[in-house]
Parts: sequence; C-alpha cells; structure tokens
Amino acid sequence: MQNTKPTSKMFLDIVGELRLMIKAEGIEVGDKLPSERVLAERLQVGRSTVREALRSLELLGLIETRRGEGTFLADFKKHQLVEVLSPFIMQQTGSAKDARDTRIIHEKAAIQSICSDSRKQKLPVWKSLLMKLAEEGSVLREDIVREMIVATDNRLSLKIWFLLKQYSRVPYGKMTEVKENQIVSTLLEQLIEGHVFEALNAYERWIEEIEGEE
Amino acid sequence: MQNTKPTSKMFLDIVGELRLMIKAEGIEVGDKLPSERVLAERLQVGRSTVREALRSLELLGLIETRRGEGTFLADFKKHQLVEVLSPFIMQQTGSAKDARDTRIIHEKAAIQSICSDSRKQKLPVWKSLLMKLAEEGSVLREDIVREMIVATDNRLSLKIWFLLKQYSRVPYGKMTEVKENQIVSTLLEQLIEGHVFEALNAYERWIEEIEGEE
DNA sequence: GTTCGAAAAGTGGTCTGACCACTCATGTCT
DNA sequence: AGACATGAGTGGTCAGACCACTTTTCGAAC
Repeated sequence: MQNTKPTSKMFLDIVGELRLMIKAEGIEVGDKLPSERVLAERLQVGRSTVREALRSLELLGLIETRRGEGTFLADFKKHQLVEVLSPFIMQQTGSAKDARDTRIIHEKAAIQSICSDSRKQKLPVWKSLLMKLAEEGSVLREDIVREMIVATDNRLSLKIWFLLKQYSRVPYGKMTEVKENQIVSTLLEQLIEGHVFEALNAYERWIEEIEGEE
Repeated sequence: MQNTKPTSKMFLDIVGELRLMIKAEGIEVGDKLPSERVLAERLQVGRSTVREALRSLELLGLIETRRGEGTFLADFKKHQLVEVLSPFIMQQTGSAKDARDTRIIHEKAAIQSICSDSRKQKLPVWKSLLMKLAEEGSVLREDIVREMIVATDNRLSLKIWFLLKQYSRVPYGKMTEVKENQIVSTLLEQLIEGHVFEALNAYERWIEEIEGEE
C-alpha cells in the first residue's frame, strides 16, 4: 500500500513519476500525456491523487489540459507562474513603495540594457516612437516604457514589470505637458545614441515630472 | 451550478477565492486556514476541487499542510517548487537566461541604491563583512549579495531575488580563490565609499570570475 | 464508393461518501 | 496530580458516479 509512506507527500511523488515518465517516453512539448485514468492505473493510485499532481503542474504552466481531449506537455514559455505568485507576494510584502521602486528598477535596467546593446537592433523602434511623438504631439507613456522592456528581450522582466505596473497605479496615460514631451524626446534620442548616463538622467527627470511630489 | 463556467478552470477560481479570503480575514504567515471541508462548504464546491487548489498552492510553497493539524499559510521558504521546476526551466533555453539576467538586475540595482544612499546607514554591515573577509579569508557569497539586497530596504525586491537565486544554479557557496577575495574586497570598499561606478565595475568582474565563460 | 450524421468511446471536471492515519483536546481512571 | 483512553477534527486517499466536451466509429442514405 501507499500508506507505508506517511512522511512523503503522495502527490509530490506523482509529480516526480510524471517527470520521469515524460523523459522516459520522450514526450515532447505539445505531445499528449496518458489520460488521468490510465495514469491512475499505471501508478497504482486513485484518479483524484493523479489529478492533484496534474493540477499542480498545470498551475505551474508545465502542462495544459483540454476538456474532452486530454493533457498535453506545455510550452513553459507561457507559464502563469508570476501571475499566480504575485498576488501572494504583494500581499505579504504589502508596500506600495516597494512595488514602485521595483518597477523603476526594471525600467532603469531596460534603459541600461538597451544602451549597452552594441548591435542596436531596436533602433527603428525608438526612431518611430520619436517621430510619432513629434507628429502627434503625444504618445501613451505606457507604450514607451513597455517597448523599452520588450527591447531587452527578457520575458521574465517584462512579466514582472507588467504586474508591478498594476500595483503601482501610475499615470501611464497620455502625455499632455510640453515639457514632458521634451524630456521623453531626449530620452529616446539618448537611447538611440546609446548614452547610458544621459538616458538615465532623462528618465529620472521624467519620473520626477510624472509623479512629482515624492 | 458551477457548470455554467465551462471555460474557466474551477480550481483556478478557488485559488483566487482563497487569496481573497486570506486577505479579508487577515490571515498572516503561519496562521491556520479553514479546513478543507469548511472551505468546500463555504465556497460551495466539492472537497476534491478544494484540494486540487490547495495542492497547487502547496507545490508553489504558498501553504503548508500538516496531516491531522490543518493547512497553514507559509512564507515560501520551503521551495520544493524549485526542485520541480528546475529540470523544466533548464530545458527551455530562454527561461534560464531570463532568470539569471533578472537576478543580476536586482543585484545591480541594490548596489546602485546603496551607493546613492546619502545617509549611509548600512556602513557597519559592509565594514564587518570586509573585516570578516580579511580575517577568515572567506565568506559565503550568498551572504554578501543578500545583505546588499536587504540593505536597500525593499522587501519585494528581496523576495524576487530570493526566488530567482534558486533557479540560476550559481555557485553561491564559499569563495576560495584569492583573486575573488580581492574583487569582493574592492566591491565592499566601493560600497562604503559610495562610488557607484567602481562598485558596479567590481561586481561585474565578480560575476565574470564566478560564472566564467559567458 | 462516398458522404453525412448519429451513436459510442474517450477524456477532463466535479461531486459524494467512505475509510485511513494522524494530532490534539477532553475527560476518566488510578 | 498524573497517566492513559477516547473522541473530535483534519488531511490523505480511494472508488464510483455523473456531466460536458471532443474524437472516433460506423452505418445508413445517396
């Protein structure tokens, strides 16, 4: 019986078994896993126990289940891990200031990353944003920042930033002030030139301009 | 009936409900959650459904379950999450790099924050670390970096860093090379002096020394 | 023979009820 | 007062039963 393992968590064993099975049978991303009923019989456990393990893996984004079809090995790129974890982390951490500071950390890191990128592959993005800013006189703040993070090609950072953005309700709307337009133009120009210090300087002035009293 | 929600995943809703409940009832880390049977009745779902959600959260390390006692809100120190996820993450090329890059983002941000702190309240920490390094000839790498993040007084950043640290299998153990000791000494000295550029420079050399070929 | 549609099989989603093993508080007996 | 037995409460697991959905099968109509 499985009752001889009082200490270990059954469903954790199942998770391990599944991992071994995936490897042993050469199941690739997108392939179908054995059905819950088959797994239960093969592993000699109840179906509900199998389900607890599968639901855990699903929450992690390791598998994908489609009713009526089956369970499939998922592309881990799409993990909603950060989404699930963040509410708890934010709740236990609690500080709005931390959320803001951390968001800024990622935004600054993006600027530094962009300026250090010798290949300058993302140049067209900044130039088009700069042009749009000059023509229309206004751009969504969020678009600019998001493009910066996207440009770093770090999905994890992007996810974290996206979530933090929601926790620190920043006026990410349209820009109205002429002064702000000038600052952002400077920021973009420095990004294009790859001048880290100047770009960061412009960014900090921008933050100051937006959030003002802090 | 709950059957009117064919699209959404029931157990994901439960996860959300639990989060709300935790917040509403002010459940702190270490506190006991309602029993599975109570939760099932209160949320008007079957016990097995509740369990699927709870097992998921347990795998994430957000809750801790003790047979015969109950379910408790955990401070995810027990991260079996990592053991489960690491094999999958390492397979997906992009994920591991993102985790490492993001971790370094937070570490660098900590250095910048410390150097910019005009009050220099954390000076004693660096001095004691520096002394310990000189006396014992070796310190745990992790201790140094952790102290840096702690010094920023940003608990959210600390939590994120802590999670990321586990995924990037970095030799966070003891330092052995004399050269590394010198680099870290330099880093600490520059932290004390508040020289951002020099500190970051030392940090980058450190990373290079540790991780070598990259 | 081909095509179309209904039935069947397979699968995940959920609920119920039943045990088991364990912990803890309660109360009883010595 | 202390030691021990008991019962309530809780998580762990299982079996069986539906439901909703998708895919396959297969036979009837053309």
